[in-house]
Amino acid sequence: MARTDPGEQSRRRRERILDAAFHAFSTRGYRDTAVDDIAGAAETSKGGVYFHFPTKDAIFRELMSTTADKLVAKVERAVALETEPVARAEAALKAVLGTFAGHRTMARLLFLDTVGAGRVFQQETNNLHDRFSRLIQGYLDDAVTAAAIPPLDTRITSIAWFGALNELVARWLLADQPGPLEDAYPALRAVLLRSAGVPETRIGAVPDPAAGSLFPEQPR
Amino acid sequence: MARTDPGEQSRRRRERILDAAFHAFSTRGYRDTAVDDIAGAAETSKGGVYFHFPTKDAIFRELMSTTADKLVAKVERAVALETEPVARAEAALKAVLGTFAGHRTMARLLFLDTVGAGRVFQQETNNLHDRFSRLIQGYLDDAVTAAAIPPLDTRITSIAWFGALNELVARWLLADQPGPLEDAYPALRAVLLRSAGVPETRIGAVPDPAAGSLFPEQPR
DNA sequence: ACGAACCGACCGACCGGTCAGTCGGTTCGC
DNA sequence: GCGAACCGACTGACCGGTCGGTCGGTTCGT
Repeated sequence: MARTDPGEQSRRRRERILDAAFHAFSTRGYRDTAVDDIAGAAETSKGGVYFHFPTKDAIFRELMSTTADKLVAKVERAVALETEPVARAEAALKAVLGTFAGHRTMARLLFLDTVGAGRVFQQETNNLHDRFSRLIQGYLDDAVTAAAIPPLDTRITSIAWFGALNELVARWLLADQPGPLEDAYPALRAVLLRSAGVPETRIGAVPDPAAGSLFPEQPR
Repeated sequence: MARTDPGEQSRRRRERILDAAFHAFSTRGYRDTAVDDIAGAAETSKGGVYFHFPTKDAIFRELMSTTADKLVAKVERAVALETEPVARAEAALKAVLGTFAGHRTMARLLFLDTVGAGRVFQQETNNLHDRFSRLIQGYLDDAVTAAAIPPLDTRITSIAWFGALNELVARWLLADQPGPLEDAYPALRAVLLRSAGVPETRIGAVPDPAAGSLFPEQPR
């Protein structure tokens, strides 16, 4: 056996291409990223890229799904630490915001870039959104079962939750000089919990979160 | 005087191009629509298109802004008919859902297509979202002032509202065989009003809306 | 009343550039 | 010396924007 097992070098190169593509896609978007750009950033050539991947799409798809996997795993790990339904929801929310706050690029890829692609990818995006909103729906259903919240339309509510989260992250990504994403947590938490009918006493907390430092007012 | 005043013909042609572009952009997306496609659909030529518009961008921008104008105007008209803050919010929500329900293409252009464009348009989208969420924020602020809802972070809440609405419409647009969009109104209304702290008594209404006909469960 | 001059609207061939994907050839590890 | 890994010139398709030119109508000079 060699010091580096066969294909190890190759695997590493493949990873470098993936990393380069991730960075390129999440900063310039899918369509504005040329395969040559990826090759250059990965210090290889176009031919090298096409040795490891059949098409440009394939690279994108792989990135999307593995990135989503990582995020879902992170959320599930955080949720598993709690038992009480509302606390689980809070943990999930915190995990997502925390992850995005630390990895802006990940957020870009999952929530903005997706969109810069074409017809084909709308399906991909759709699946991603569906996946997340069903994850949320599951937690909401549990909460209803546990009588932590009143019975409600968990489908619509989960879509609303995901949409709210998505929009918040998107605005943070596009803001000129965004504050820390976590600053939005208390307010978002309150909004979402209230929307699901969590009793006001359980929400508690102050309504005023130092008045919107996340999106500082900017004069027109 | 001629029967048709001069320029009238020209104006009509310009309108045809705009219509064709609207349809093309909202079905195939910005990048997948060639100027030749627009010209063809408008029964003119590429040169004809470029006589009326300086660039492809310009067509898109004009469509975006006039479409948004129409929607905002419709909302404001609906809102003006009510005086009580919560009723105003309900009217706005109903107006938006109703409009989209009747004009899927409009929804596509404003909420999905936007996104199929490039770097430049992200700014455009950003402005659009900002415009709508500030519209919402205004109503929320009024409601707080009128003490119809407790004081809360209206910025975050308005973003959440817009995001929820946006996501719901997007899912409806992308669903294989969507039910009527209005079916989601009761549930969405309840979720949003609750999220803003509207008292449960004011929301009233049944929690069960014939169990999600909007997104019928489909087997994998 | 009539042709010359003019003009706005429109046409479509063409240019310049981009880019995904291909392929014949080279290098390197074993 | 053999095959996996890699290189980069090249192909073919696409597309936004340009431009010389056409044509039906209106105006003007006489």
